[in-house]
Amino acid sequence: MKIATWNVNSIRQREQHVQNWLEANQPDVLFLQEIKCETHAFPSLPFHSLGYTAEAVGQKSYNGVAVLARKPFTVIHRALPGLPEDDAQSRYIEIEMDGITLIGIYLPNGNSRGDEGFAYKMAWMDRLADRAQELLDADRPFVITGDFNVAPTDEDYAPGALSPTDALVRPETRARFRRMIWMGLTDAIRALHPRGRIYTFWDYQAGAWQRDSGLRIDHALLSPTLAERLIAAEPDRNERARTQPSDHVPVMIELK
DNA sequence: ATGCCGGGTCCTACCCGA
Repeated sequence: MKIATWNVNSIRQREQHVQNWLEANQPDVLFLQEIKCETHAFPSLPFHSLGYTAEAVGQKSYNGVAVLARKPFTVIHRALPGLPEDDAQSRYIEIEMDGITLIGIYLPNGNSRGDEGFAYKMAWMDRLADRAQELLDADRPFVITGDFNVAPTDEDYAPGALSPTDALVRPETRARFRRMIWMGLTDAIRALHPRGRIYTFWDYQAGAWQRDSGLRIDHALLSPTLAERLIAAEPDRNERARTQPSDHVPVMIELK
């Protein structure tokens, strides 16, 4: 089973990139982030013609997530459980497919809107860990994948690519990511590639791609029984070199 | 040195991203 995630930075700008990538890589499931369109405006048709069913959770201008899958699935949640009812940000989708719970997330960045923006990120991470604990307690096999906006250790970003006070690397952010590791989840990329520079994002500015000044912020966390089935986990750097690319590349994991 | 790119939208200057 191949499960992929990709922050596309506008699906309307990247529709053809996604089609090409699906054809070349044949994932069973692809989660998308930053679709930047309302739910009804998501372009499902081109993906349907490739054999994928789409479900989008969108909003105007910002954020937005979606899932494309080529097997039948059930949508379980269209928002992160436990957030206030009036939270309008589209950042979470949870489905069940083949007996597995699959969660796609676009975790808040936390750098804008000052203390309030960072507090929102912290609350969001707390609720995500709560949801993971619920699924562990229920003995559900699950994957949480997407744009976490967390570089878990100093090895996960190029020297100088971020300030030490950036919301992606602040101690409070990393502590909440570690909470999910300590509860028993496996960081799929690091499980198979414990050391070294592995990035999933390069800024559009200052020649970040050319200098390989990247970040590893797109992740897949696996519940214990799925971690035992992990056989591959790789970002696809090739996508960053294409014309008009997203600033993130796809990350795909494979379970036997 | 956060706003150099690149997306969005109240269409054009401004918000957001990481």
